Amino acid sequence: MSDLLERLRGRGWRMTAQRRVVAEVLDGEHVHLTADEVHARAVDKLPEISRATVYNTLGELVSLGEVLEVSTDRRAKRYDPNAHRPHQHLVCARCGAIRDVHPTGNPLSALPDSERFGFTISDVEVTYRGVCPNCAAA
Amino acid sequence: MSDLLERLRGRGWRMTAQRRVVAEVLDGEHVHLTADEVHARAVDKLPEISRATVYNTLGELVSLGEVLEVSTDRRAKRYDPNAHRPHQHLVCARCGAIRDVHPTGNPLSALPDSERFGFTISDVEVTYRGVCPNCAAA
DNA sequence: TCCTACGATAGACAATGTCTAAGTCAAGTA
DNA sequence: TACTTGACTTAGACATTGTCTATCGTAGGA
Ligand SMILES: [Mn+2]
Ligand SMILES: [Mn+2]
Ligand SMILES: [Zn+2]
Ligand SMILES: [Zn+2]
Repeated sequence: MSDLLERLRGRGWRMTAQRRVVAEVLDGEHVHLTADEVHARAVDKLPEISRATVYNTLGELVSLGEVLEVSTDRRAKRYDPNAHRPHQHLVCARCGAIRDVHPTGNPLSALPDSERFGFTISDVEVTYRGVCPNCAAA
Repeated sequence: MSDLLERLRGRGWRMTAQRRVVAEVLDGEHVHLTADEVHARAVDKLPEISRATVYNTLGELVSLGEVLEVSTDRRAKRYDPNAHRPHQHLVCARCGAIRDVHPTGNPLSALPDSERFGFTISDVEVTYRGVCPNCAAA
């Protein structure tokens, strides 16, 4: 993620303090923050950053393929900087914890032609739901 | 779906015109309506029915396991009366059309123990995305 | 027929996200 | 370095979807 800023500059991005801070917040493993969580952490580093800018920047990062949108529930979208290694998500139904997981095989191959109804399929999203060890213990 | 009302009466439901109308609207194949779409169709049959009642009734039907909630996009939830035959969804990225599909095998078996991180997994949701034949032709 | 608890209603409220108009500034140019 | 300009940021209005509350109505039993 640290070379992200370089890549963005190469794509003609004007480099601002706001964009730098949003990129910093999204750095790390298993990060799946909502826009408002990103905003809250960004404010710690740059108090005057606005909500609109966080939304705008996240949207641009998604368009550029640097960040993925994840919708594991009907609440806020989450933003996933792990855009380069394909994966699926495992979600705790009690506490909402999210883990990246890597199923075997290609989930697309489970859908036979007779079940494709002439669609040209380009993507599959899989969400596993259950109870995490923490919540099971409590 | 026509014996739904009988089942509900058996569960102690007070039978009202509003509940009957909501159940009627949800009858059919490949029905994936939003709450407001259900409301609009219900109003055709019972003009004074309120939005709150439609939301309440849909929520109850979901609790009873008679209807499933489907979230194929970040817009409104959709309500699926096909709750008795397990299936997944195939969604057109252009027009939003939704088809029920039946993948082969159990999607859970694609997730090895080493990728379960101690979770007790109870459910998997799979959404296939692509372009439907109509949109591809246009 | 009467009672009453359960259901229906209107509208306020909440959460999330989008849009607009006006002000600010990054970065290219001289 | 100073100037210029269009891209960027901002505050807040607005939109959509859904929930909650207080009040009214009625299904169904006594
Ligand atoms: Mn992830
Ligand atoms: Mn369905
Ligand atoms: Zn948990
Ligand atoms: Zn289509």
